[in-house]
Amino acid sequence: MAVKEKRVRRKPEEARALILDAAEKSMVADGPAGIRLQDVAKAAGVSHPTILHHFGSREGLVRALNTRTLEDFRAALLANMKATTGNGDDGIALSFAMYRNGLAQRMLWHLQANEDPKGRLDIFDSIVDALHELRKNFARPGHEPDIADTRNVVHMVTVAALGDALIGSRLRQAGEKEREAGAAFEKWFSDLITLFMTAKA
Amino acid sequence: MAVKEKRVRRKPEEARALILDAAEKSMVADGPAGIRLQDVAKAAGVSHPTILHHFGSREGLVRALNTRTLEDFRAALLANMKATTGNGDDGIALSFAMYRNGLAQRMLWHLQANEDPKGRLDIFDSIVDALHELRKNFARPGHEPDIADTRNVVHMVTVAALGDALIGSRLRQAGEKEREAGAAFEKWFSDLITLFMTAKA
DNA sequence: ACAACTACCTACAGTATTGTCAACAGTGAG
DNA sequence: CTCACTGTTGACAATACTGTAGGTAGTTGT
Repeated sequence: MAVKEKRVRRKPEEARALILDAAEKSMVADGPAGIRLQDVAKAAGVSHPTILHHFGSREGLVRALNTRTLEDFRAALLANMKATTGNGDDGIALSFAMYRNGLAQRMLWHLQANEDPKGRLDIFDSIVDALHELRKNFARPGHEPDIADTRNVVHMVTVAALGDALIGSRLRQAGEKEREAGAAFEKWFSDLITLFMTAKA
Repeated sequence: MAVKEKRVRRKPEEARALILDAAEKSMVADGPAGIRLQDVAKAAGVSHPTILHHFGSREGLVRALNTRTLEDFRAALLANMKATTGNGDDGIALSFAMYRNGLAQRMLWHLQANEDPKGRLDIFDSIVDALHELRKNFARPGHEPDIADTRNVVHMVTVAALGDALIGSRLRQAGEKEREAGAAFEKWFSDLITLFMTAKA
């Protein structure tokens, strides 16, 4: 017969993180509507009332999930900006990399849940500003680069990286290894932007 | 007191389409997991057993929804290719336009539901081929354009159009009118590709 | 050691959701 | 007109899901 497990008692933050990790998988796979407390509980190794204890309600869990998604997104963006030294190449690669692990899907749900469109816009504004400063350094003397171009580049990189994270692997050729084919596209994309930047410098 | 409505009797295809239209809204908003027969029934103006009569089960409804999504997607792509005369500009605009009305979200769910990655790949192969023929016509004499470039362009346009359909409006500046800002980006994007194409011709 | 605190659990209640059934009612063929 | 066919429905059954209640058991501070 089964030996009775000693009951574990975690620190609240630990338990919350454990549960959020499990819930995140449901979220990415099926969206917020697909989250079942029983399923999440089983995946996290707790009973479902424990989830309610920590998050108050199913709704509270979903809210916490979306909050963490936004935090992850901001963190990924900031890390991205810090790591980008200036040559541009790594900025593209990082933009594509940051969406891995379902962050693309999660952000989609976050945006759908929060009709309020502000808070994330200023992040993009600051990215545009930072990139524009970089462009000024590479511009030919006496030539001011167009801010609209900078904005469009950031917009393009953002939507392309998101789109690639979501469906990129489905578009690659049958025989290709995902890893290499993805990297090849990123390289090509990066070169394209370099081409554009120098042409417009 | 409420007058008793005369019971309507539709043709099967008509009823199915009516129900699918209603279910599609739930699908786009909340994903397949968010579909509730009662909700769909109310939205479609039928009782929920009617849905089961036509689709067998909830699962059957979702399958029918995904099937129709793929059909819509193929139709949109084909219409897109036919309408593209050759200058390239309209191809971009159409690529962005075809994802409107939630087709982007729906395709995402379709892909997630169908692990099988083939059937859609050949569509893209034929698009790549078609575009490559076009490129050959504009190449300088004796110069063969690189097929990898063509593939990458198609890949980029596809992921960018999808990404823009999903989150584009959230990235635009606060004051901008969605319609115009979107069109401006499409124009800029189109010019970028033209720039690249001529540089590589 | 013990007392307060609270993370955790089992059992249960109430509601929501899918699916079944039998009957009803348009529709078209003969 | 009559009848077979089937789209449609309300009522019901079975299950799934969220949330509550009350008690158990680690942990921490005194």
